[in-house]
Amino acid sequence: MPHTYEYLRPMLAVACVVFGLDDGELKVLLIRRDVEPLRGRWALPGGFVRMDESLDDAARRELREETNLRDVFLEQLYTFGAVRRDPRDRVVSVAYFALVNLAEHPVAAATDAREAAWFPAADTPALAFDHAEILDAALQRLKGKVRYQPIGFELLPEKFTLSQLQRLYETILERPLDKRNFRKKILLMGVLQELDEIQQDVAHRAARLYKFDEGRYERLKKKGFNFEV
Amino acid sequence: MPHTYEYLRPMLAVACVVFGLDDGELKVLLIRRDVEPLRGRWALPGGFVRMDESLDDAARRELREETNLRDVFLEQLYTFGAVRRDPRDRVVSVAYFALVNLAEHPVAAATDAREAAWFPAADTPALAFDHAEILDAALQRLKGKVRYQPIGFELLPEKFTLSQLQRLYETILERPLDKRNFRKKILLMGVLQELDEIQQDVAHRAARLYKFDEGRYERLKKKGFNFEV
DNA sequence: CCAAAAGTGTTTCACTTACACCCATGA
DNA sequence: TCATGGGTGTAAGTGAAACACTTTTGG
Repeated sequence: MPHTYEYLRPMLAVACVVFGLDDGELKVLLIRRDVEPLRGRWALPGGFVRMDESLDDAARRELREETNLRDVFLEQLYTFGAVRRDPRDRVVSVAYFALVNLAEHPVAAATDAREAAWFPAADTPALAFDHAEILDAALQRLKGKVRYQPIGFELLPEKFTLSQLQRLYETILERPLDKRNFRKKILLMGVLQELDEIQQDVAHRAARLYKFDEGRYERLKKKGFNFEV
Repeated sequence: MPHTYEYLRPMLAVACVVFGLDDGELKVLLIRRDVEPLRGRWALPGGFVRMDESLDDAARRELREETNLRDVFLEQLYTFGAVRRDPRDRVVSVAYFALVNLAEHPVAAATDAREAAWFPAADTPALAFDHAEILDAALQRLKGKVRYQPIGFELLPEKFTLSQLQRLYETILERPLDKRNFRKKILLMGVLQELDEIQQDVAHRAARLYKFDEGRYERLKKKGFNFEV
């Protein structure tokens, strides 16, 4: 009977795994806890869900408050609810993963004096609670998903070169891709818009810039097209 | 307020979308609500999470209590947390989807006098709360997942014919498959064990029976094999 | 002997893979 | 002129898709 348990509710939190790409390395954004328990430990940004906001809203709010990020790609990942994952009390955390263009957020400006920093996703300091497990789940999800859904673009600047895009996939998939095959395939898919611009300030031949054509992708998807790298 | 902590806590529930396969039709198990609100409405089995059980445990317990099902394939689906999805109070529901062999559960024996019944997944009565949305998400997930992971077998009896398996995929994917190609592909994968038994009591040539070879699948998976129908 | 489903091979086509060289640019 | 990455085409191989008839069995 619901009434029986009305006085015993788990706490409900969100946790965000924010990925960024830094020169061919996948990074994750962590904050240093400034409250007990585990004060000083690095942890995923997140916090408790308020009664008047949806889970997505809570995730976006926490991201804004703790890392000053907004308008990022955000997707629910999994909900972690083991009984003793938090020493204080029963806490259930809805995990999200986010993708940001790291170039525009080199070090997250910690608003309220909380320390925030990017770490290699594969090599973080010890994390609070079960956050290592959450990070791991996010990595797996990213790896599994990036091939079938054009979410990788969220990690790049709006305008990018084909080599940047290829490096992105090589980084996430952890294997090298053939340059000619990659370019052929991605261009034939028809979801990139070739721009009349080229890279600036490089010490070699400047590459052509492209951007992801959201509209074209949506139209293709409706016709049963499958994005797949 | 019952809690001494600084945050008000939403209620936390689980909801289970239980799929079964009945003669080429995908069905879902619903129970009729016997308490307010929405008493008499059909809904997904589920209930509130207790303080001393994990989310998975809660889902299994509710399934057992409300539908008498146990030992079924169960996987977390998504967490639904819109602010007003329940008229009583703020309730966040962690949704699960389950697959059962319907032949062994023709009508779920409702233990505590609660009415339970199988409905066509694509054509249910009006559901309580946002359960139609949850069902929809589960259908999409099933459809997307069944091709890349051998979960469909959970819907069949332990021993099955290749035609049954093919019908299963045709049902879930909502498109016809070529018989010869299907058999070739699935047999070459090497995850089926051919039995020395044939179908009984059919008014035509009896088909050979197979069963899914879990061990073989696990071994292949370790070697980087990809199940894909 | 008829109805109903089981079972079986081959060809075609598309896509993936492997692979190496010249080009443009700035230092 | 050199170092650096940008940019390009073709051939071989692999896997997917299309396709029709014979076999077995019970009624």
